[in-house]
Amino acid sequence: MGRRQKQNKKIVFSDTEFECAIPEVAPENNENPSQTQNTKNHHASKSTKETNRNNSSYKTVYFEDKSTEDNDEEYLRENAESDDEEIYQLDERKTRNQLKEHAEKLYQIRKTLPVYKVKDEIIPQLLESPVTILIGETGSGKSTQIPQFLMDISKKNIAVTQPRRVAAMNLAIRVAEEYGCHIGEEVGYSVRFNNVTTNKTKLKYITDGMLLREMMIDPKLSKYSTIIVDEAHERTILTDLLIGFLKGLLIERNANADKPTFKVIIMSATLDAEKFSKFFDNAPILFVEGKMFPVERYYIDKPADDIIDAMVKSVVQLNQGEQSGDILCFLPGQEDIDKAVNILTDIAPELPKEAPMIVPMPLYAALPPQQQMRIFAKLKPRQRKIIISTNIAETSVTVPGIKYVIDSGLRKVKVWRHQLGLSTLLTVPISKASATQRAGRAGRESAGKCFRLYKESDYFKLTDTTEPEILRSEIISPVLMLKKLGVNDILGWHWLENPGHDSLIASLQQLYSLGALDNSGNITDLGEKMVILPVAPHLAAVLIQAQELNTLNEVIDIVSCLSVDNLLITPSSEKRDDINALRLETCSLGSQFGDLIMLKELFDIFNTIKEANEKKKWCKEIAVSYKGFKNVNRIRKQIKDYMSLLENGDDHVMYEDDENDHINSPLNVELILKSFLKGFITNTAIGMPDRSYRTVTNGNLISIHPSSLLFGSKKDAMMYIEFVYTVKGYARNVSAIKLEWLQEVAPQLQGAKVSVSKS
DNA sequence: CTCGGATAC
Repeated sequence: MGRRQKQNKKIVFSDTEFECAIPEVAPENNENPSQTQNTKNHHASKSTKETNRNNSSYKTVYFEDKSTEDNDEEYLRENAESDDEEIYQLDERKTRNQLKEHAEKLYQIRKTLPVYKVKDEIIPQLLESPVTILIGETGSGKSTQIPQFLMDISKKNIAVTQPRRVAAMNLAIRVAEEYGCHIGEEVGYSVRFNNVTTNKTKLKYITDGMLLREMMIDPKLSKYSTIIVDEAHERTILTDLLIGFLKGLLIERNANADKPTFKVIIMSATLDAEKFSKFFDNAPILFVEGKMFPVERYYIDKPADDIIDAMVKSVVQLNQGEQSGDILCFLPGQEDIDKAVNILTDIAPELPKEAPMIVPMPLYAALPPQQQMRIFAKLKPRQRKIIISTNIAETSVTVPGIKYVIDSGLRKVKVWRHQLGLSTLLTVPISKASATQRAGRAGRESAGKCFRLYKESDYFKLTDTTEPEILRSEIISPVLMLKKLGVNDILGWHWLENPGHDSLIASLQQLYSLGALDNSGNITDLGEKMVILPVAPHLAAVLIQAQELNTLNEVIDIVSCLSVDNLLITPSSEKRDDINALRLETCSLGSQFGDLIMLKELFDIFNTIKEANEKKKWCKEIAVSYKGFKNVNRIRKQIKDYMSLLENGDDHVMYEDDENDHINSPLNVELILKSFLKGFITNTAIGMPDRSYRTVTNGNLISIHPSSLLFGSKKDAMMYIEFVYTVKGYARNVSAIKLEWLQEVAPQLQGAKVSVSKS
């Protein structure tokens, strides 16, 4: 661990003091303290050179390329204002010649990039080894240029995976432009709801989830010669899983070849490089360095008791003390953010007039798209944007114009407790890698500053990297995928990160009780169907049960609603009572039977309203997301297609979409809820005489979450979709059920506190 | 009698 020499200087705030450390340029690499010593001129260096790193096999390539700058604005604008189902259409207006002309112009820029000067060095290295680990900063250009280098050489197709849809689409659009084709011709993309590829497509940007889905159908990925896994350092569950599958596939597909015919390139930020290399039998590591402007870091002297207070004070002081440039603040959650924004909005007019006028804006995923759009707005002169954000601004949304970052050093994380079958939402310190990423947000356009609301000594106590998601999540679905691909020994599989014995056993048991696995642990016909459906295994079981109970259409609608995040908007505290009353009044059955039935009722009303403007008006009144319900309709269509595929095989008839063909009245609530019990029998609780609820599985205390329509009501028994533990155990998304149903659906269930048998 | 970080099919 290299503690580097510092040139400390102090900046004094009214009652907040920051201590300054040396500028931070590239991602910190604690194994290479030497790296940060000569970083001041990084961005000026364009030449290709070898550097003496700890590992002399690292090849350093300096280059500068901003062509992969995220373009979230376009996506958000489309999402906020347009009803178009297709976000990006094939642009048929331009002729091939016009496209080539445009590409020629872009090439003038591209060929000046240092990456082009080392193209001839990189390519042989990539061709030589079946697996290469390519290290480079996000936005350095590796994601756009490397795939194009390989495109002309490669016989078969190349897939570049991304964790996020927006990134996959934007990269493909940019690369198609550089290549000089319409999107979907030689260069295309494939994400959920949007497959913009043709039989001409050689280079495809694809989400990890989509490629895994392709794998379920073609386990050998036989149409690809190269898979490039981008953003591997983010360690999402799906990326981890994919990397594990690729390891097996490399052995299988290259077994009888003298020269490897199937290649994998793992693209990552520095910190996890060794781990990837080791995982692939010491695969060579290639180092590509990007351009970042220096970011000076400051730390606070004494830790703050109240993080919101500290944030607000820092914003005010920074606004008065620093030159123009917008400020990005990181707080852990929505509640903190709303509070901070409210305080800052209140005090803004009171602040000294010499300083710029602050314009605070919140940013988090649950925020309606129109409000998220505000971060791209252009302000008047002498105004300063203060964007107060969750982790969403760390990787998913790039805010332009940021010169200053204030980092609370905290984030919220959902941790799955497989022993208890519940999740907890915790506020925890971020990792060093995450702190660096946040700081880097100030150095995208020019030199910047990052103010950390914690002590420097606390920074050194942070873990190097964020714990891989797979270690703290429910992994039922990944285990089912493994079974689908014929992996028998789940515990001994070559996991990039083994989720652990207990977690795996719990998943196997869950899959067994859902009927996805048989006594010997092999996948059943039911399991084969479940793995195809684009929903969690529990919900897949519900869908298949609903088909048997002949209430499929209704259940598809509800499951589709459950698949859309932030469909119900949490009203502000003033409006809360009115909205709740309106929802109770609007949903006559939902007010009796709970949230699942309410979703169905709301969805039906949404689809009954003809005029888009009327729909929007109604959504606003009852605090539901208009865009969300539009998405429900897309998911509904997709699930219908898959269900008919499962029923009729390959010659199934594609379902004709009609948003009004499903309003079945009256609803058979009993059949609908019994279908759900098939997947959620362990998520049930019994009402006690003292008005509390106890879970059927182990008798633990559980309360109805305040966001539920049934909050405060007393029922004999309830079923819930999710069990979260915050200040106490909460059931989210609750339905009222009858005790007899429990015994009918799970006869082995004898009484209130008797565990559901595991065997 | 109160809360929800982010992502994917």
